[in-house]
Amino acid sequence: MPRAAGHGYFFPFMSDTPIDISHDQHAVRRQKLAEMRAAGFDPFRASFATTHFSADALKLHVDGQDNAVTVAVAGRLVVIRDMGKSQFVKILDQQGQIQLYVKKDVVGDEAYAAFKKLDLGDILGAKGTLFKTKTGEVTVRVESYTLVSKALRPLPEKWHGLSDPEQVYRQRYLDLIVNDESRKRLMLRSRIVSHIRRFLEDQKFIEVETPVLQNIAGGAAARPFTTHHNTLGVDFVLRISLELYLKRLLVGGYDRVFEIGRNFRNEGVSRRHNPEFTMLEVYQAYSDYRGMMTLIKDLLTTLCLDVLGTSEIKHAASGQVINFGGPWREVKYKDLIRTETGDPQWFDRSKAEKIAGAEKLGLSVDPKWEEFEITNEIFSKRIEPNLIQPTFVTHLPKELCPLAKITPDDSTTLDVFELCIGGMEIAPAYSEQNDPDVQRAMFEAQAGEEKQNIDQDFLLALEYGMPPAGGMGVGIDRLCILLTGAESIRDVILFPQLRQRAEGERRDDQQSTQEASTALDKHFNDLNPKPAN
RNA sequence: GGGCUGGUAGCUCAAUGGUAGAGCAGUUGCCUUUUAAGCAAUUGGUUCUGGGUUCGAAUCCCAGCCGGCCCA
Repeated sequence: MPRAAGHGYFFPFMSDTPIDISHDQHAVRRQKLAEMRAAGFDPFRASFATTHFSADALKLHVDGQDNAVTVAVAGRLVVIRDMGKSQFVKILDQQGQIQLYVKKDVVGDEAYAAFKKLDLGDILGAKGTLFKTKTGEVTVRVESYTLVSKALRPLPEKWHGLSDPEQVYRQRYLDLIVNDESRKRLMLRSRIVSHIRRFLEDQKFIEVETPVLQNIAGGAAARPFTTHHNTLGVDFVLRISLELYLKRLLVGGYDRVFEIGRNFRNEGVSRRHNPEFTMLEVYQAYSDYRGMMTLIKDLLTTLCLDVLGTSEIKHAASGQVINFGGPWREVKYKDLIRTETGDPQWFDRSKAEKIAGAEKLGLSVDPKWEEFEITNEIFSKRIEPNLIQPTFVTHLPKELCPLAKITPDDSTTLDVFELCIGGMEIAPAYSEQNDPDVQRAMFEAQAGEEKQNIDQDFLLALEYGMPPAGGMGVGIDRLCILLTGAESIRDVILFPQLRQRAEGERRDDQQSTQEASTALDKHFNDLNPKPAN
């Protein structure tokens, strides 16, 4: 390999004149890779036997007993502090960072020279003993190490991390490596989902999986995605809700069921909406919407304590502290509307009067709207955003949901609640409608002209008899926004939906990788044929 | 879909119509307990893409692509 004296990486690329590639981090790393391969070293290992993750290993050190415990850890090299004949480096694994101290006279001259050629981003495994440095950081005194995966691309900057939101979402793996906050936030999501599963299983709920591909998208009002099955020759829609299949299971004798699953809605993308989002739906036979109040309150209070260690969280948008620990407010939908409009007779007013009332509150009203839609606009624009503390809004108007039971003493409302926290709807719950005739009538009233969208098979199931039940849906993404203090749904979804990048742009990237790989490797291998194994 | 706003070195950001810069990363030296390690030297640019205005464009105008915020 020709090199100019006193300089680093030069490459005789298609020419006899050496070309300086020392500025091209990708090329420099490709060349190091080629050198390793030529020397018979495989920098992409099949495995490495670790004994501990970083944080678990750090706990093993006992003060005053340096070098008493031996550990083997592995992770990505994220910090290098080179001091000549020794260096401090840090590696990152699932639990966080751990510092390694690599000393020339411990690992030996050859291994030390190789260590100096490692790059930020490389993944290595190391074995050594735990000690505490002068500055008090528990560190692994490395006795041996192995490069287990070579990184060919440089990491983003170590201090500011990755801040371009587009790159954060498109290359989430980089965000997770360099932005500690993102790593912790998204791990918290995993712990939230895990807690929910344990909590429900402890109460004898059964987790099930129901179809994503459906003939009719039922259980909610939303535009579905459509897709096509080739051999059956039929179109399917992707589910917009889990409800109707879970209720079929109530009919089938699964008395307590839940599913944590993806729903798909073919609607806008915003800070609060991703085309695919995760819902928990729970159904409990012989319970009702009041039973669901107890369930969700227990679930959320234990969840907060388990994953956050507190029952109080700061709500950034309002500056308030949300308290999950105390009693939760319960208020009727109609009372909230009467208070907000200042009109005790609101529900007796004509449509024209309701329009005038809504406009007085600064809302714009579409004249095509039904009366309940005008009222609900007041709820969602003027009331819901101010419900910061946990609030059960009960007895919503019957037009808002066809799947719940009518309130016994008020035929205009439903035995339901909507739990609002932090100005968001977190969980709606119903006393589930189990009368097949009433259910059919409510479906037909809602469907209007589109009777073909009624799920007849679901109605058939109800005719076999569904036990009375309480049911509830919990928007997992919104719950995560709330508990992690995220500003956008995109911050709690690992890979949020983004528009495809332009065709040409992607091709350029792929080409540059391929060209660099084949050209550099080929050239180097020509000069240094791989030793036969 | 509409309004506002952004895209500059691998990353984070400067450069307000007149020679495209800095920090980190990279490269080359020095340094055997560092903490954004330090010291010295140094490389690196299709300023998102395509048009236009201008003696001259990262900067102004138009169109497009991809984001962000607000609204529907």
